[in-house]
Amino acid sequence: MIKDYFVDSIEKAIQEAINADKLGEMKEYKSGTLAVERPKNPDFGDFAINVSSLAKYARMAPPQIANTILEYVDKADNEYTVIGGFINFKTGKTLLKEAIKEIFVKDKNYGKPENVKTEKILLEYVSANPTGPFHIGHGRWAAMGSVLANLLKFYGHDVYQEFYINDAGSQIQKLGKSLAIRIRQELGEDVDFPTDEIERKNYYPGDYLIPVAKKYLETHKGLPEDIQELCDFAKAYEEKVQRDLLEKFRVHFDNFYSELTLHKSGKVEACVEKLKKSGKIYQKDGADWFRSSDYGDDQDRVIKKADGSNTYLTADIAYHIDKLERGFDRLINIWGADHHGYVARVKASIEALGYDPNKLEVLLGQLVNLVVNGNEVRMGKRKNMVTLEDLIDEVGVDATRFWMSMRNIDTTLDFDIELAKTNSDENPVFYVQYAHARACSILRNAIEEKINSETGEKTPAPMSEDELNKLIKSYDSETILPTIETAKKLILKLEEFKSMIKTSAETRQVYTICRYVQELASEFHSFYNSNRVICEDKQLMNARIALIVAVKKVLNNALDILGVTAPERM
RNA sequence: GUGCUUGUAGCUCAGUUGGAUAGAGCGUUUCCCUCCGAAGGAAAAGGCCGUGCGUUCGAAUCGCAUCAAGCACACCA
Repeated sequence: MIKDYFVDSIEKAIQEAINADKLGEMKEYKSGTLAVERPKNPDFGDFAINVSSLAKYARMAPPQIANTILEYVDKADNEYTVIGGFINFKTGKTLLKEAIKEIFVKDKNYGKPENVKTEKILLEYVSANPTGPFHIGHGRWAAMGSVLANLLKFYGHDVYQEFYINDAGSQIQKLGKSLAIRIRQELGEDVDFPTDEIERKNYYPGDYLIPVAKKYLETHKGLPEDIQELCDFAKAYEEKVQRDLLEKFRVHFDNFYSELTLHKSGKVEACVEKLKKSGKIYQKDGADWFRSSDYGDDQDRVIKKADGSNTYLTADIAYHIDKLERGFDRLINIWGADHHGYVARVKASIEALGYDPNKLEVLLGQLVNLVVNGNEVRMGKRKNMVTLEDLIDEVGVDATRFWMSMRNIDTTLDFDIELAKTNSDENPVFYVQYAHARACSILRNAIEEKINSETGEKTPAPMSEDELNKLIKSYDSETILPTIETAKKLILKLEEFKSMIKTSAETRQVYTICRYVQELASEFHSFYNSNRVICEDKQLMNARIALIVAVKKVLNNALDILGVTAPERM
């Protein structure tokens, strides 16, 4: 990376300056203490390092330090200048042309970091109850999770995506009871859900169970003897609906882990026993309590209720232990911010059972607001529920994935349906896809002969298909030289893809990819407007065509990670 | 009441271990197609970085306090 090249050159120079005893009282330098930044004023250079922080060690004025260091720098064809305590760097042609060459050589793997520590990661996300359709909030976790999975894989990690099905517990009984009411309604009975607020909470009164009731009656005459049959039927139905939608949304899990099978396997009981043996369990009011406060939780938690049944937490502990026992180096969970109180207790249990709690990384995501016509629509529990499927049908998979990924996970996301639907520059998805389509269009024009519609006169194609293929397949790093000055900003942006991927993966923040792709599109559009790609000067045209190909490749790699299509035409 | 997250341009948001004149997009205003996709581009205007103290050469960034918004505080899942 150019940034790294710059730092290395400076760090080497510092070492040499120290060896020559020129840096005052500074006798040693630890690599990595200086950071590269982007100069505020682009005239200063492409990158900058502020050496002011060395002043206290060297006991010299920052500009003096900078100038001293500069004497020892191997400058090659790059330009180094000092302003105040800053050493500014302007990238020379060699690095720029090598940057383009790298894109051609690495192609699909361009941007994959080298020499990084990779891990075996279990990424758990969505993990919804199978009691109804996904709402818009689930869409954020689905999109971010699958983008993160793509990103971490691209980084080099071994990623296993898992969906934990909360298919045990009282909500399934609620589901069965609710389906029974819908079935009786279908059979013509005059029944309805309770109107009493509190009573109503024991049911799912949404319309979505009506088709399930119809489906049930296709193969059954009436209500079954045992309500459990309805629970199972509805659960299986909703699970299927959820899985189908995930596929449609380009979200692919390696495994769906059923809470019920966890209970049946005896792993939950085993976990409770193990906790008891560790002496971290005590009895109070007829229930078993886990001393989670010994591990940083703000209070102890019930692990077995007075009626003898386990709590949700108990199963969750067993689930996390099971994940660790399956040999993963790291567990990453994406949870809604409404579950943040849960992190401490799960970590506490992991520690109490003798595992490293730092292996669990919980990404807490803030919630989603739906904006319609500029007004925020509150996500009520019952009324006005907009499902993820409705949203996808309305704005499409590409726009939904992009919008759900484009914000920092720590901020609530406003999803503006109208904006996401528009095909204009207000919509970042279209802006980016348009850039790709435009690049493709130029490449098409390069190898097409033109026919004048009035005169019928033919103009030969600017280059043959063979020439284009040769340019791409056996790319020569000198090709780019004629356009290297005018395309400098664009080339640097292309090169930035590598460092962007690295920080994005390491900070688990996928929105940086969305931002990058918009910036790259912007640089490309800007280049396009001031440089005519197809032109008389053959060398220049080849250079610009090569650049367009490079842009297309990088856009493709970025959009692949986002799971957004890169259309050839729009 | 306690904890977590967030307060930056009219709106939606960036701001990478504290550093140069706080940056984008949208919106507003002005310009750019006889020529590769104007679904583009160039430029202008627009800021007490919620507020107040503190830490230091230096703060949007760190600390304390305070105000505001969202979320969570079950023997529910």
